[in-house]
Amino acid sequence: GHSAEESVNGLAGDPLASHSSSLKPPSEDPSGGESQPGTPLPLPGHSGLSIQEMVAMSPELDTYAITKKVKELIFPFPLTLPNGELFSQRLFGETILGLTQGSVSDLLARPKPWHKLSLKGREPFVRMQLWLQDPHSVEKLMDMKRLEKKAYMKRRLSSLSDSHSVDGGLVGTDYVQGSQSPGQQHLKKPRVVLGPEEKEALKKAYQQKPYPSPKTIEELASQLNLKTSTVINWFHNYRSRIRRELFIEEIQAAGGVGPGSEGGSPSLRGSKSGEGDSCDGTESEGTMETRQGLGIGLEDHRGACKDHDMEAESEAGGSNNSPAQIDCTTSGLAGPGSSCGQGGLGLFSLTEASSSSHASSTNIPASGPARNPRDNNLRKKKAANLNNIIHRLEKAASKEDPSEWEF
DNA sequence: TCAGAGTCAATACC
DNA sequence: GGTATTGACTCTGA
Repeated sequence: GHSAEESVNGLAGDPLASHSSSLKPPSEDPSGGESQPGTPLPLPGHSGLSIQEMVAMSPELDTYAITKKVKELIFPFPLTLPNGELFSQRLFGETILGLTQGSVSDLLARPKPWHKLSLKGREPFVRMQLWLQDPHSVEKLMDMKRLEKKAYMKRRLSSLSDSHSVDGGLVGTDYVQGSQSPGQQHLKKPRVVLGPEEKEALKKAYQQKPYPSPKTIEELASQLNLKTSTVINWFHNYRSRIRRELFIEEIQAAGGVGPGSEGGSPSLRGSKSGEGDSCDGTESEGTMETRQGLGIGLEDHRGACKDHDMEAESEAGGSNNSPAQIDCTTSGLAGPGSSCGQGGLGLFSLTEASSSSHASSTNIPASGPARNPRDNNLRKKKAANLNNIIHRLEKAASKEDPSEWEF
C-alpha cells in the first residue's frame, strides 16, 4: 500500500524541499498507482522548513475562511479551465494536500476551528493557506491537471492492450484497500452499510448514552444483528462527527457566517437533534498575539461549548461583523497578480494590512436579522440539545447511586 | 485500554 | 464524473 498517509508522512522526511521534482503528478508514479494521493506541492518560499515546523510556527489561521477561499477558487463556480474543465477535489487533494477526495470534501465542508485541531489536523490548512498565497497556485494546479490527463491517457492506452490485468476482473469490494500488489491480495471484507432502522436505533441509543457500556454495546449489536466492532465504530464516528457539527454551530453562532450561510449547509444535514454531548471542555486559548500574519482573518473564539446549550444568546450574534470575513476575495481568482496573498509573502510574513481590508469583502452573505430556514433548524437543534440535557439530568437525578449516572 | 483525531476508500448521490 | 457520506482503520495521548 501507498497511501496519502505515506505521502504525507513522507513529507516529514522530505521537508517539501524537493521543489520542482515534486511537481510530478501522482499518476505518473512509475508504480502505476491509481489515484492515490501524491506528493503535495512544495511549499513556496519556505523550503528550509518541514511542514511540521511550519505548522508549529504558524499563527492561528481562520480555517473556515481558508476553506471558503479555496472553494471559491476551485469549486464550484470556479476557475474553469480554458477547455471548460474544472479542478476537482481529488486533484486538489492529491496534489496540494496529500489527501484523498473524501477527506478534501469533508475538510472543505466542515473545517474545524484552528484551536480544536491537532498539529496534524492543522497541516492541510497550512498547506491550503500557502497554496492560496502562492501567486502561481492556480497555474500549478492546471499543470498538474494537464500532466495527470496525459498520464491517464497513457495508462488507459496500456490497459487496453493489457485488459487482463490483475484486478481487471475484480470489482470494488474484492480486495483489501491498499494491498494492490499482485500476490498479496487479501479477501476484502464487504463494507457494512447500516440501514435506516439500524441507524435510527443507534442514534436513539446514543441519545440515551453517548458512551455505552460494553454490555450495552453487546446488546445493541445482537439486537441489530451487527458486529460489536461495528457498533463501537459507529459510536466513535458519531461522537466525533457530532462534535464537529457543533464546532460549526460555534462558528456560526459566533459570527453569523458559516458554512451553511452560503446556500444550504452540508454540515447540518439530516436530523441530528438531541445530541447533547460533545463538550470536551477544551477551551480556546485565544491567541491574539498571532493575529498578524495571514491574509485571512482570525476566528473569534468564544466559549466553545457552553454556547451550544444557550441558544438564545448565541442566536443574537448574527451580525455582519463576522470574524470569518474574507478580505481580499477577488472575483474568484486571487492568484497571479492579485493583491490577495501577495505571492512573495509567506505564511508568516503577511502584515496586518490584509486583515484590515474587510470592507472589500463583498461575497459574504449578510446574515443579519433576516432568518432563513437554517436558523430555524439551528434553533430546533439547540432546543433539542437542551431537552436532551434536561432529560439526562432528570434521569441522573432519579438514580440514587451516583455511579449509575450516565454522564 | 480507551477515546479522540485524522484519514482512507467504498459507496451513495447528483 | 464529480462530490458527499460514512464504516473502518491508524495513530496518539491520557
